[in-house]
Amino acid sequence: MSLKYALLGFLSTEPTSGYDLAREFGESLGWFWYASHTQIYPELRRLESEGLVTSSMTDDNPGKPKRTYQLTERGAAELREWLAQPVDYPPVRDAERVKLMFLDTAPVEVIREHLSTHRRHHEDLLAVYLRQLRELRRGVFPRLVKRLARRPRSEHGLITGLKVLAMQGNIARARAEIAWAEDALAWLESEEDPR
Amino acid sequence: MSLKYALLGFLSTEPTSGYDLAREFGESLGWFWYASHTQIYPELRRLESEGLVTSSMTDDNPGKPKRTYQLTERGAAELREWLAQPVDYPPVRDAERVKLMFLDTAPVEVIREHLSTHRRHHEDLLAVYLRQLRELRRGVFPRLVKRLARRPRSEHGLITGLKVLAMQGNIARARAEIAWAEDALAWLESEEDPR
DNA sequence: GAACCCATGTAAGTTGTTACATGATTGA
DNA sequence: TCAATCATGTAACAACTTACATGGGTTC
Repeated sequence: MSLKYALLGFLSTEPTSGYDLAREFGESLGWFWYASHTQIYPELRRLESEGLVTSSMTDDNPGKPKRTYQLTERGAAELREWLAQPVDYPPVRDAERVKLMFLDTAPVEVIREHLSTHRRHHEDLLAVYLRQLRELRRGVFPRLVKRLARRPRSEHGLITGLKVLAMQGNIARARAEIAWAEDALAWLESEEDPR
Repeated sequence: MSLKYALLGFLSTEPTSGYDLAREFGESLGWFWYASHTQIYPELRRLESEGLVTSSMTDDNPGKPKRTYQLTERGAAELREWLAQPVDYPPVRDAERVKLMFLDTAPVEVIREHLSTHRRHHEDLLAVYLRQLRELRRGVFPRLVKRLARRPRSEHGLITGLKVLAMQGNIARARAEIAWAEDALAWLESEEDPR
């Protein structure tokens, strides 16, 4: 259900083609909501049939026509409604933790591998998030710049602040995972080699 | 794909009925991997047809027959194989963050509501996790007791330790989310009421 | 006798993944 | 010319949700 609204949200900044949406959902917004192009294209057509977006062919650079989608009034209204609604948190499904729970028959080496991979994974994410945060703050984040451009200066603090907050949330999460993995590795060492 | 292995993992502790598995996947294991009974029953039959588990009717208390599933050798082998494999981390899909990103047109009150709900949600989770952790450490966690019973005493430290680690991971995550939500609320206040 | 827990299921629908397809343009 | 990127799609499948069904037993 959320892809629909993630798309509407994205289009509330500026009209965008399916292709560019797909790119962003694999990159910047992908850090909050990933979706593949095979899911995005049909969803956009569905949104159009619902009257929440309209589309038009743009043929700026000739030979490469794009279908660009823009939010309608009804689309904007439905987005606002969704935003006001409280989130319903999805159930937890964490394969990493499940493995850890049952890894007690495996060699300690395997457990260590898992935990290092976990740390590495979140270190990589953290690096990206930190870069994005710097770009947000320096005002060189393209989507944010576009969003600010259509809004009064008095709101800029809030608009930027919310994006910064969202990113900081991801950063806090990544750091928690890294710290946990490090503690876990240290514990494993002490367990393996007692005194 | 992971439900299959979560079930095998669970059955590696002791034979269990579909009903009890469904209960646990909504409760204790549910804190790592949730699944509904409508997903579990068919999956168990599929596992049986693959020869990874076998089942038998147990009719201890008469009038209430249960089908109990037990792991086969092949099931145990496939579980071990899966456990050795590195996790592939699923893409991020975080409706809460998406909302926050686009809430910059909503009244500040709505944003505050979202953040408090977020904090409350993770406070509730944290309370449960902390209780489970105490039970794990006190040795009154039923599944853990059963698992320890079939294993040599020399391994008990590792077996318990891994469950404790997994729980501590959830605890760290919940705490990170709570701290973040509190920072966010404080920032919102300062933004709303400058100086 | 009503309401609830036990125990297991079906069926329809939604969401997301994977594999494949196509044709055009750009750069090395 | 070969590979990569642009731009859009279809089709089959896997995972998960929601709603409904059923029949026994227990408790108030």
